[in-house]
Amino acid sequence: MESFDIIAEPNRRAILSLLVSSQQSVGEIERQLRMTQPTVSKHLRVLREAGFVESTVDAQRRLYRLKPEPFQELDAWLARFRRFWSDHVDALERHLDRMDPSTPTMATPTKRKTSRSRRGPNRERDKGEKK
Amino acid sequence: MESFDIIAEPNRRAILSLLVSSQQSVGEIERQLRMTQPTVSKHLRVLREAGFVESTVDAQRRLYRLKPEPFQELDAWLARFRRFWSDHVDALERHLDRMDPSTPTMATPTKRKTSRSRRGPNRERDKGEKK
DNA sequence: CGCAAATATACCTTGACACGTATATGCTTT
DNA sequence: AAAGCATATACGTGTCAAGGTATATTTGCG
Repeated sequence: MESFDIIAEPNRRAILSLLVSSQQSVGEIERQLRMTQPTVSKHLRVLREAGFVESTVDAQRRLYRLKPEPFQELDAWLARFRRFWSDHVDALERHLDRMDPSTPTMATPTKRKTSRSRRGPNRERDKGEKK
Repeated sequence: MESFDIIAEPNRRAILSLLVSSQQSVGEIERQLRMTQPTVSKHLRVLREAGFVESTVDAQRRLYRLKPEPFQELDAWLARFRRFWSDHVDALERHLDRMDPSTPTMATPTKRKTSRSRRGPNRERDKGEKK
């Protein structure tokens, strides 16, 4: 499960973000992200071997597009903590807004004020710390 | 946003996972994860500086517990791709571009089977390159 | 057929980081 | 106050990965 190392690299994250909109060729990525071509190719290789992307051949170009599995894997790991933080949002209320499991949140890193965090299916909260 | 580098380290992920259940002291972490004490302390430092954990003093021990913000941040990033993968899990069969709850999602190729219906604007996903 | 375009790979250098050992700091108990 | 446990930090070392430059490979075109 080295998926975490993959997305640790900023340029790779940039590439992945770029591929969300549509598939791209190496050259297009190169130009949009202003990286040298070998750098792009190498990152794409890493991403491909880790299953984040796949490529098809279009003449002399390679078109790269996202594959979902590794993201699901990452999400599965994060899920462990989701219970935790969804418990605490109301404790620290003023940090993020809501996270609805069925709504594609466009949450930008900027935190907004607050908006009546609705707590849907919630687990029990406390756990019994306090030694 | 270096949160990604933080969770790239396996030991740090282990520590975080350990803290999900309840807060722990350095020594407890050390024993459960069989890491040397300085290693634990250093990882905890990194985690603290990145906002993943916070500590309270209990006599000569420090009790570490999770903080939610960085996880929400990570989730916010992943969210961009969530739309993508929830669309594409069954798009591997590549002949249904709808998300009808009753869509006969036939055997998913390899992995698990996700039956997540989507709602909202919808997907656009360009296409039609073929040179 | 030879050249140009697009992409991949090889080699090298550099820097970051994780670990271990040793030591410092701090609190607690006699 | 001295000793001892719990945690933090300093330093030296090895590893690994990312970027750059140069080159190989494949395909298209005149």
